[in-house]
Amino acid sequence: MNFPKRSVTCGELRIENVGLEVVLNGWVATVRDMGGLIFIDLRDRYGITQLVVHPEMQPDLAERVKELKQEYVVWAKGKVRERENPNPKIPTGLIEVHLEDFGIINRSELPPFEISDRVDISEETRLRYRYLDLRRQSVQRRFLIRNKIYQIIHQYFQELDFVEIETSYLTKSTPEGARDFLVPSRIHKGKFYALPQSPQLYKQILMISGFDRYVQIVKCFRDEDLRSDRQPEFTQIDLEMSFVDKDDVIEVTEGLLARLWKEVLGIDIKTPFARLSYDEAIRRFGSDKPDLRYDLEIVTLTDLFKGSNFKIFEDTIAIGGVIAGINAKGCANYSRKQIDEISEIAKKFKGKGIVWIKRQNDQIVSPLAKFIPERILEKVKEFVKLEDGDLLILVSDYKEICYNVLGVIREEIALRNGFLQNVENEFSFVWIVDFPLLEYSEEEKRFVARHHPFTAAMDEDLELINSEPEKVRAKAYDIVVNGNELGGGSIRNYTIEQQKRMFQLLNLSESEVEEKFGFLLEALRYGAPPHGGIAIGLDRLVMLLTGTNNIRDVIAFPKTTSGLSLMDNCPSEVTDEQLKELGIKIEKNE
RNA sequence: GGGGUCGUAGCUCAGUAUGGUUAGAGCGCCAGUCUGUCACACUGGAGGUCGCGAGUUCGAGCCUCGUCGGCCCCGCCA
Repeated sequence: MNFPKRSVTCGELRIENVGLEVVLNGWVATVRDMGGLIFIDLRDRYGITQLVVHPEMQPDLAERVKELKQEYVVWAKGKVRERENPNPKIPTGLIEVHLEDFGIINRSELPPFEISDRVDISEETRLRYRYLDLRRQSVQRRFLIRNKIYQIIHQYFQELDFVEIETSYLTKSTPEGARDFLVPSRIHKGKFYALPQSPQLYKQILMISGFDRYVQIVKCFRDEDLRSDRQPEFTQIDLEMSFVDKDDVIEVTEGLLARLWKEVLGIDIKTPFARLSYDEAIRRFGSDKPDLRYDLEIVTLTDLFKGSNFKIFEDTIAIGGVIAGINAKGCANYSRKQIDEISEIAKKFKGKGIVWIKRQNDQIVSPLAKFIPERILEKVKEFVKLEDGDLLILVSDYKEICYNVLGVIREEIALRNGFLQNVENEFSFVWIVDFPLLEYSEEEKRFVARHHPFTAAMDEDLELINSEPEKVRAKAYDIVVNGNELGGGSIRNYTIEQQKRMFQLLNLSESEVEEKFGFLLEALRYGAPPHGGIAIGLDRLVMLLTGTNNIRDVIAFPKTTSGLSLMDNCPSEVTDEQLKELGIKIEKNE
């Protein structure tokens, strides 16, 4: 179908264009028929332009306009005029287009919801009709910012001599880590490709090939349960560099983030970012991704409570556990109910609950008072600087549980006390470094890699590697923003000896290593340079830069929390012919 | 794998505590009136598988069981 093509978009006409003859293409947003005067709002992704028809002077045109309905696609020809009554709310509000002719390019059924930012629509309906949801300005805005972020990333890395290389999406399934999405091979029946959880090994091999500085904006796939910030397919900014140490990777990353914040938000962020060791992050904030926009630090009080004769504390000390607390400033007036709610949080995270000490009217009040000598409570009061009106929340448990519970309580108190109000443009960047190389898996009864099995150990800890492997720290680093893990990386093992030793620590058999990682070990024999890198979560980056905490807001066609796509109804069944070709039989339940 | 919560008109919700006549509201929609609207206004009207399936009951939107789906969380996510 032929139609007059637009000479301008619906967002660009201004007062200086008055008198101009224009053609617009767009969607009908609203028709306001006043009887003797008809207004039509025409919308495209650039904005809204008001068209006017005067039925008295243009009776035929007015008759045809009555046919227009919401979301019809039209062309409209007319002359730009200054408005009698300007609308200061929109950029084109000083002008309107006096309609001379128009045509319907395509009709639309009545949409299930109004294409507008004013209405409140359930996410289920939005995802079912995602094409209409994506027509809304507030939704489009995030994708336009996402686009801008792509451009900045490409430009930044180009300036630094990085090479963009696409790695494979049909890859080898490896053990360790998340579940793989599998793709059956038709040519090799019974064999499977896996969609990559990350291009980790490919980028390391590119270093061995001499590409020196690699970057890729790449999709990654993990077949695990979804969350408000987790999708089965997501995008990473994946980079790797040769002849570098930790500081080089950190510097490149900080430069990227500083530029993004400057160009997208106009915010100058200070580099270099603060760094916290993993151990310190846990002890002071109860998390390896602490939100440092507020203080509210955890204090460890195990030593002070030694000899308290309070059974729960004595038991904790006996098993090598920890007693620690948070001084919730000004919270002494918390009600029984509020304290119970916090105790429930502790239980949800495997804690036994909380005890508390508060200072009110200069009296120390606590359920512990009848068990624990006053001199000890006085010492605790001094140590945590408990002032009048303060509430000290205590947790006593195994070290991991204790700090984890307090970390969650810390966030809860911050939320309840409004520490996170009016912080839209506050960003706190911190590097968490010196992670443990390994952690013990109760389930598998062996050590597993905390980061991944290609991460190098810290040189100064190498002597512990056989005697106390759990104490060995890794050359790994995570970038954390406002309590969100934005990305993580490490310096890798680049000698075959290093890498083999790591596999031994993980208790992987020689044959298993050969089968799964033989190609890597082989490549490491041929002159692998020292190298390391990082992967930054692009979706989370866009979330931060667009101010949403829902990852589905920044992915055009996301899955629901049960992994379904409501628009196109996938996953779906396939034909018997397709299955037969792949040599696959489906076992039906029951 | 587990826990919580929700599902009623095209959309967003009330009604469920204590089962009881014909299931309501706002927005949207349809028709009409209106010359400066821009969340137009006003008058009138249409619109329901109370997610689905069983059960209890004289009677179920409401109670019970199952099931499907949305959201949030725990586990999981090298």
